Amino acid sequence: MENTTPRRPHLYLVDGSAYIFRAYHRLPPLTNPAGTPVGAVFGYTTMLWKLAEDLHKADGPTHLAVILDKSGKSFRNDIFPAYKANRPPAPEDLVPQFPLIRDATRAFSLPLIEEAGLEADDMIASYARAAQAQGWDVTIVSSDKDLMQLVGDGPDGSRVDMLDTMKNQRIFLPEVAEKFGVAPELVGDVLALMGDAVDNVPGIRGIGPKTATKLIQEHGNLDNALAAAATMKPSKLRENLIEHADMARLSRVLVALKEDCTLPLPLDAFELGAIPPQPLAAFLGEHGFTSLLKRLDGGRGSPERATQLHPPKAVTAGNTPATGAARQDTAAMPAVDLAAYECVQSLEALDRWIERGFAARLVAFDTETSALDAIGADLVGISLSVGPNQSCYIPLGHRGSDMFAEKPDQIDRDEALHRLKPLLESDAVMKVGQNIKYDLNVMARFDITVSPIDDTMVISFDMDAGRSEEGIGGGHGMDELAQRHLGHTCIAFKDVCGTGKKQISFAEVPLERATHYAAEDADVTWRLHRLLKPRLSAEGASRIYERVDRPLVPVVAQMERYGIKVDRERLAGLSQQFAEAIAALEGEIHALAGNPFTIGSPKQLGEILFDQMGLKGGKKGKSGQYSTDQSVLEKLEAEGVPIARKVLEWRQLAKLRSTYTEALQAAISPVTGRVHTSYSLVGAQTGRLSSTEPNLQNIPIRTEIGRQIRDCFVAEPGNVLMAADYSQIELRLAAHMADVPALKEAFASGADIHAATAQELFGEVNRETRGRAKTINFAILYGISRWGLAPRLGVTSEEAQAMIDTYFARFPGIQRYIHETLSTVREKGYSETLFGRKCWFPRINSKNQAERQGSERAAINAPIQGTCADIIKRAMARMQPALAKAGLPHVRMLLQVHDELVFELPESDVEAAKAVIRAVMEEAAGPSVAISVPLGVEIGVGASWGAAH
DNA sequence: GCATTCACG
DNA sequence: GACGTACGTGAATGCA
Repeated sequence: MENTTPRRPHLYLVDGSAYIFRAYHRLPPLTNPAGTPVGAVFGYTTMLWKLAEDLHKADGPTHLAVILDKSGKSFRNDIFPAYKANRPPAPEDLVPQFPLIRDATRAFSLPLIEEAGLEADDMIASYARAAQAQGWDVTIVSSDKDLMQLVGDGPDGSRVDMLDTMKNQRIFLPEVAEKFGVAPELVGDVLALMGDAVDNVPGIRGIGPKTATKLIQEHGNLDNALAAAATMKPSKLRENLIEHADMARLSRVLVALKEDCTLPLPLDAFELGAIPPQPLAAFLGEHGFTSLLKRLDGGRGSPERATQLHPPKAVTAGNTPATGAARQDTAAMPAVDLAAYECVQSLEALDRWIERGFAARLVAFDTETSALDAIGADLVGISLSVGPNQSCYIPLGHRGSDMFAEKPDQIDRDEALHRLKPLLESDAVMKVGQNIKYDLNVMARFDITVSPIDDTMVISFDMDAGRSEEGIGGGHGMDELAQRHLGHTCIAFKDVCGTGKKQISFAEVPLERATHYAAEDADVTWRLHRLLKPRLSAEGASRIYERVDRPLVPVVAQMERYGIKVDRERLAGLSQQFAEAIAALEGEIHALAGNPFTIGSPKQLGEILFDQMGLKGGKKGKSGQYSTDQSVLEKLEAEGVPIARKVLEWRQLAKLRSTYTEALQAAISPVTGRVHTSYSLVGAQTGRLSSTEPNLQNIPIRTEIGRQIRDCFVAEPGNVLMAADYSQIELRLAAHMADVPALKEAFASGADIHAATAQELFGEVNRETRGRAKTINFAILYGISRWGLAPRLGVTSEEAQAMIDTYFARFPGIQRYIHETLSTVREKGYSETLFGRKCWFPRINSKNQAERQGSERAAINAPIQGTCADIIKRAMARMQPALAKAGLPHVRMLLQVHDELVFELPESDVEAAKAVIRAVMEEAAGPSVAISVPLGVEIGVGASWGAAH
């Protein structure tokens, strides 16, 4: 189909030199068949390909040219000899790639501009202005901040913008304003003040980006700012401004772009046509860029055709925008090739991989163990990956498939770990894992502290929490991520080890099969990291990842390793006691029913109560079964039905026994004698942690009988447990976020918040009004409805509605918060916490009312619950360093229960630790976020967790 | 494998 | 006019 409407010409100017440096540092060190390094060239080639693919898009190029820096000095060196003088020489494996960049450009048959004595920036500026003068749109493909001076709209509606292909981000006025705080015309003034270390532009000493922006904002431009120095109050800043004013003026000239260079080729020469396939195919073949070569063949001639075969996915809110772009990226990676993986069985081979790891500066890393328990399982092997298909498996603890099989050939485990340790601990090498907390704990047993780390699971969570579509899962497990982002189906664990009774340990898997599985995991992790990491900043998730979740990974890992001591004998005693009571109740219940039945079967119980005994109030759900839950039984009890009370008691004891007193004994690690939970960093969509195997976040406390279980969590001799709780944190955050004056005042004055609410709502405070106020306060946090509130207060829905109305009237702000939150979520598809954590609500605009309203209630709650999670996570990340600084290295943080932290510490440290813990927790939102109500923390100490409350 | 129930914040 | 009704979790149980 021909598009007959003439388009405004759109010129793309590719800043080739800048791209190469960035690509070199971000891409793996590939080599071509001749052994020449081509990592940066590959990145460059892929970028050109993608730009060519965009030809028919509305904002794609009609004209395109590549601008390269010609080596040598520019006119700026005549003005300032030291300009760019402190640049280190290009890395030696980058140097041979420079000429190949020219080759790549010619292979695409694209015009190439390089002029001696001028820098690429000047040439780009001159071409941009020339094009703009003709009414063309211009996109500068670069992220160089100097070029941001050019961004803006022309008088005739044409525009100049920038495209950062690494982040897949357009740069226009808002982005410039975000970076510099000023309009593009003033960017040069800001740069002149702050200078540029990379280009050796001097600027003014002591002035960085923040101060430079502030000065220009305040005084309007550089000259005014320099002139105003004389009238400033005495300070180091004033001195510097006066003393180095000349340096600033010189810098201003250096950062100015020369916009009137002679143009070596006319603009019309840059018109983009179909790309001749032949020279391109030859180039791709020569350098082994087979994935692109295949697409060239598949598209029968040119990247332009390839695009038509694979139309990019439309991007809308609530959709998964990056998926389309990600799919295109993956095409640049070779397909997963199991045959490419190496099984490392000699120390020489291991050393080669360790060397490759250091050279790559980024290694995907995965451990295989004999069971799914990082604290107790044995290490069976380690896999590493330094690039697509560049992956190996190092078997260390395989046993052979049965007692008669020969033990496979493996290098000595301890020697291998000894050699791997420097790589895994090197600050210069990023270790990437999928749920790397697990691997951190495995390696900790061998005294290896893996650092620094990235986690693809957490990265995915921080961008995509809650983001699931029909037919597309929203999880963050590796198999799911591989499927979603790479279109790749991983070897299933059950295909390697089987399931159920026939399941074998990974230690028994033959090496070839184990290598395929394990090396693939590392390979896929590497690929996922390559795709997902750049999306973090592009999608505004860097802050939450870098500042909250990533620092938390080693902290939570340490908590899991500590575990907590439980008193086995005491648990066993309780279990016995409960068992006897259950047996007695069982007899009574059967007697009351008239015949024995399975009390634990809600189906049978419902039939006994409502059919056999003929009680009223039986309501069947959609499964056609009577509901027999607590509220139903309590209602019956109030009506004087004795069996209801007995069943409630039976249920409570059965629950406590099976879920707690029995399960906790079974959870005691034979290795450490303690209970080690596993926290999930991606368990709750709101950003909360979750706890499994066993869940230590739902240990009973609300009833006296359940409380006894908390008393079974104890400290080691000479130590105590300390529990530190945020008091009413969610309500405090709601008061702050919704800006409710009455609630804020109540918190500031330390009042009983539910009593204060009762006073406002009912005019008097007594047990009943306070209880109702408490219920309503919670209802607010959860997204209130008259129908939900009414049964909880035992009133009609009309009465409930009246109370909600009074609440909104007495606490102005709440209704506005709800309204504003919902409209942003409807528009953007996600909610955000005070720290920028996103939570997606793909069903917020659903036509199904129940589904939509459910999303609405969750969306009202998510920013509050999520901000609370962010705050305690920040406290957790700061806790150990703060304790160490205070000389309290023996205080160990063991548990987190959403708004509570549990510590174990020597008795002698109690008072000092209290002060540190309280300070860290109360100040955890700052300095980046100021909460307008105090965050209260209550601390208790005791020999057991129960006693510490 | 799903529904029900109930433990926690 | 019916729907299911508070937010977020995980574990145990019974049953198809």
